[in-house]
Amino acid sequence: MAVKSEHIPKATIARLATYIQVLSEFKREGTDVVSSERLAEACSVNSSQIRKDLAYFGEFGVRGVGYYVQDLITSIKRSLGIDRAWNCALVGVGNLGRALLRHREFSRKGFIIRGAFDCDPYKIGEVVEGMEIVCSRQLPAKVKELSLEIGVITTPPERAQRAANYLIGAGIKGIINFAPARIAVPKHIHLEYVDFFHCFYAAAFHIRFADTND
Amino acid sequence: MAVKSEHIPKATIARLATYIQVLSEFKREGTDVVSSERLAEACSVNSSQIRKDLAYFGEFGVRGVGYYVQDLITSIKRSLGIDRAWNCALVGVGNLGRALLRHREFSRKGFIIRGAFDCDPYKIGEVVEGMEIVCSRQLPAKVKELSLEIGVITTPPERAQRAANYLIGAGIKGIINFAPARIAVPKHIHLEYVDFFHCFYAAAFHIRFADTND
DNA sequence: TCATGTTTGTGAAATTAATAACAGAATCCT
DNA sequence: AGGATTCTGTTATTAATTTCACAAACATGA
Repeated sequence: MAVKSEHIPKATIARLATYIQVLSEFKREGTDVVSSERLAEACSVNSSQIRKDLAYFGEFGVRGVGYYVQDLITSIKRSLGIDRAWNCALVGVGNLGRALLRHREFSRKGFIIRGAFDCDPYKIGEVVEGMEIVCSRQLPAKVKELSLEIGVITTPPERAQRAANYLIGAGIKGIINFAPARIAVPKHIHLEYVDFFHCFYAAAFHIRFADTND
Repeated sequence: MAVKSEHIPKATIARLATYIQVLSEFKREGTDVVSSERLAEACSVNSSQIRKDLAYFGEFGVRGVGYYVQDLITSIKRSLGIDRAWNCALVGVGNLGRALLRHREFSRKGFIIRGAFDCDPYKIGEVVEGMEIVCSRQLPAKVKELSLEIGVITTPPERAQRAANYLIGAGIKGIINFAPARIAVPKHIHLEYVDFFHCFYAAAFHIRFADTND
């Protein structure tokens, strides 16, 4: 049992990721035990928020003591379902796709890119970071063969929907879409959009209108 | 006057970015006028939500008609403060930094990376995508010379705080932190974290526990 | 062993955000 | 021209999330 309560807010999931990051830092510094108060300060959130977020998944702390850093990291990872590796398929080997393939952090965090797909015949056969680029048409076979569960779309926007269709047809369970385009998926497929320009927009807005909105 | 109301929810800002994306698609398709209902469907949100989000900034529609696509794009861009270019400094020219320097979309969206900084003497002087890598110590001079307003941190996590200190000391107004580390900044500096692993965590969670939470 | 001090987990209160409902403004059709 | 229809802007309602406040659990030291 990893989930104690029925519905968990999206924002809670996002914060858990932050907690892991900060807790890992504490661990590196040699801190063994931390209170919700101290963790809250480091994460810039309210301490009740932390306790409530954790309460969705179980009781991980010790009253009068706090949380054991290593145990809490383990518990949160298990709660999120990242206490094991996830096999990923990357579709679209352009600039961004190549950068992700080269990004060591993926495997370190347990997201292993096991297949790189593209529909450009000039790219097929090329080897990037030890991985041979394969034709997108082979997705169904490869997804089954390598037990791929998460699809990562890094195509140009106009080809994002087609990439999604390939992935869905191949039986993938979730899609992370880096392409700047909305895509339609059946509702049993989990879909996440990644667009770091959102952050730039937010920054531009807040800098420009800092006086009226802060 | 770009802001009509006092406080604008963070979520509204994020949605405005989505609206621009979808509206641009409508424009490419040759659609001139769109109702909040149709836009809502394409963005997977409620139509009242759209009308309310827009109401924070002004009245952009015509009753009985809808919104003129091009006008609305322009209005939202002005509302967000992205109706002009923003000069950016990139600190940390590793894998990710290089990928961002090569990413055409930045300048197309009005965020111009005008300076690339690193503290590694082996990298200084190297030219990436037509931009010479400069020593981070030169940040104060360059920020003033080139009117840089937004700092982009792409260093390894352990050097993120130092990069932030350089940027703040140099008089930057906002920071986008791609490094997987929390950093401290004075509160007049706008700070945004970018961590696309959050999306992978969320996907892993939802896929794994799809039955209980959806 | 028992009083004192911490710190969690959690129900209640406050705040914030999302949705629904509808009056007002514009168009279209007869 | 005027009634029917459409669709925005805005107020009211509902839902969700965050914060507060405190009892229960554990630790410590006399």
